[in-house]
Amino acid sequence: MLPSPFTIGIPARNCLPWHPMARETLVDSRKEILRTAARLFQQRGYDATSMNDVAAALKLSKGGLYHHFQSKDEILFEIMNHAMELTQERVIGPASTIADPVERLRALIRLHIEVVLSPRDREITVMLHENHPLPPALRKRINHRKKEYVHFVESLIADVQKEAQRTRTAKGTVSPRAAAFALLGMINWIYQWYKPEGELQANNLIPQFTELLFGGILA
Amino acid sequence: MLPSPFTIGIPARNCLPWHPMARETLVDSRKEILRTAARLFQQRGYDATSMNDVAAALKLSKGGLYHHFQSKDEILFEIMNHAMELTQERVIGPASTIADPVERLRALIRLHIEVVLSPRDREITVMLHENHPLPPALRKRINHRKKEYVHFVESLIADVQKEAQRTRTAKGTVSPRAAAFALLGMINWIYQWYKPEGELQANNLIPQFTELLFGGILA
DNA sequence: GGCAATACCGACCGGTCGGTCGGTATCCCA
DNA sequence: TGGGATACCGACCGACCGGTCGGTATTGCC
Repeated sequence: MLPSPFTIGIPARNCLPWHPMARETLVDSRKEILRTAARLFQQRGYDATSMNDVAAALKLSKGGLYHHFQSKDEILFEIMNHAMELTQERVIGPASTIADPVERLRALIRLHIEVVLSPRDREITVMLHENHPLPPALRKRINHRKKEYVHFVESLIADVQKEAQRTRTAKGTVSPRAAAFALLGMINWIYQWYKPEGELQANNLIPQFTELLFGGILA
Repeated sequence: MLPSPFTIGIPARNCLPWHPMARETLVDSRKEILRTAARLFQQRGYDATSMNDVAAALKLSKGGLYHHFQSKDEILFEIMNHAMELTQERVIGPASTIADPVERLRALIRLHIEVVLSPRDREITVMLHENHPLPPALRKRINHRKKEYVHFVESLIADVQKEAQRTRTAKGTVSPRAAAFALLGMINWIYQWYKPEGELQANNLIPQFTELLFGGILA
């Protein structure tokens, strides 16, 4: 991961002799703040959540909060960055280890849905919803990683279509790019309607969306 | 359409002898304000757009703007309400006139994509993105209309599957509800990535998404 | 114990927000 | 020509925003 523009700018801390304990608690505090902030941002929206709200939820004063982060933007950026790392290590990584393209795509769909629905990882939903508030320079970095993910999905779909055309007599006329956007759309939109107590739950959703996509790209 | 809670509350205007000219210009002013506000809300986000911004874009003072609307919330609600009316008359209405289920669903997909991509109708994108800021009572009314639309799509998909099972030997194992959410997701997500100058344009997108969905629900 | 560095508080700042209000120019109809 | 409604302005309000800062406990190392 590239160094964040914020952690670069942070005081002289990084250059001083290393104090293991202090460093760990600092990192832990930052992580906990990010978790709480992500929860609030997802519930009330980024703009509607004040730094006071975040501080209060952590039983902290606003000044104390600013000891750990330089700005509200930094918090949002770190949340989104963390969300991209989560997709990397929980979706792309595990899926990449599977050799068979069909099973790889099946795994990707399942893992991606699980990450979006995971009640622990609010960062993902924040990243999906709050792109306006980020300053352009930071938004570019996030968008760059998003595009990489789209390309990954696109080429994966292309692999599946190629293999299907080789082994079976499948046509597969839908372009991988359109199919990738469609797949990401149907998954990334879930947070807009999903209710855990609803009739359509994760264990139904995953096979249904999987079947729908495979039917679509191999038709 | 039910009367808005805002137009009910507006002064004595409605109860007085009718002045056709005045009434028309009033309605026109409101429409023009809503159009401009929707454009700004879509570009910068609702929270990040101030009433001053809206007024300035209309070459109006903030006080002048508040002559036409009682609150920022009212403007957002009317935008979303208008968006739902647009979907009613430009998607549901035209699609409903088609007898054959397959052609009806094809039309719905095409019309819905066209509405989402229409550069004129920013209201749709605002409605898709800005649900947090609305006060709960108003949000409920919008969500109710959204759910009606989901049910419409769901039963339309069910019709197509039934007909396909009757005439051909199609399985159609994906549940209409999951397929409806998938379809709405892939279409409603378009605004997040679509660039008019991009390689994937509306005239490509419509047949590709159509084929993908039909392949999925009839597989 | 002494000494940094850390963690945190709470008062405070300039600015902007949504919204109000008294006044005025304009227009339509009688 | 007068009068009432409409359209609009611009100064203004209290609240709250993101962010700062000087000061103070607390902590871990020598």
